[in-house]
Amino acid sequence: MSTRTGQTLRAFYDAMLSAYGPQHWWPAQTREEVIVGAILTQNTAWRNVERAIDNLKRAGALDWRVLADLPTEDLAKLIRPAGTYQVKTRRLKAFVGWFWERYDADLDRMFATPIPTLRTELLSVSGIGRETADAIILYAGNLPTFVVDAYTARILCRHRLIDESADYDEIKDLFESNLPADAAYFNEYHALLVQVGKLHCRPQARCPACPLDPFDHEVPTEEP
DNA sequence: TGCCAGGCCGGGT
DNA sequence: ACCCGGCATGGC
Repeated sequence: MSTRTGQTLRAFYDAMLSAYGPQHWWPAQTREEVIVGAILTQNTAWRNVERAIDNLKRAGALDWRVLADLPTEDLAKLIRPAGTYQVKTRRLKAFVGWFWERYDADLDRMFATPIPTLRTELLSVSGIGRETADAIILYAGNLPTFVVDAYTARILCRHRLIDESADYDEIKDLFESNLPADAAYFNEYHALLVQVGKLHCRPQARCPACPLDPFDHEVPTEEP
């Protein structure tokens, strides 16, 4: 745990936290909302997910029973602003069906499952890939699994902590093998990476050479 | 206007 | 084991 990599990763965290402060993730009120949001945000700007979530809330559909019984067309209409809505309707239905079948739609029971087992189970649901599974486990279950996303890969790559060919599980393992398994820490870490990524690591914003201290190029601004 | 967003799946090599 | 097209709305 006191590897050189671990020190570097902790230094990244400290720098990001000082610069941007706590991100208060996941932006949701309930675990149901986190799970639904995790599916809706796949390859989608969060702003659009908010509209969809808002529609679901006002329809009283953020409820596993309601969601299970809701006709596909109705669900599709509600989540349309989130984009790829037909696909996501199928994915939400797939999750809800599985959740009732496997856990009787009981969140406490689901999150009592050991992390590696739960992750494998979630990955078996069509439409739930690695990032979505990890986001559900970390942000809805408050259990220590590290969430990797496109920003994470880009940022680490630009700072030469990983090779550009590194895949999801390698990157995940880099964090989990070099940091203590702490849900609150993993939570904040991923949220900060997304914040930094949005500001400085978009695909087009070519970052010339940032090998050394990554986070000294822009500064902290108050978040609203 | 075109590119991108807190991915994932299925089919083709 | 990789690689790729499709999915689709809304913002900059």
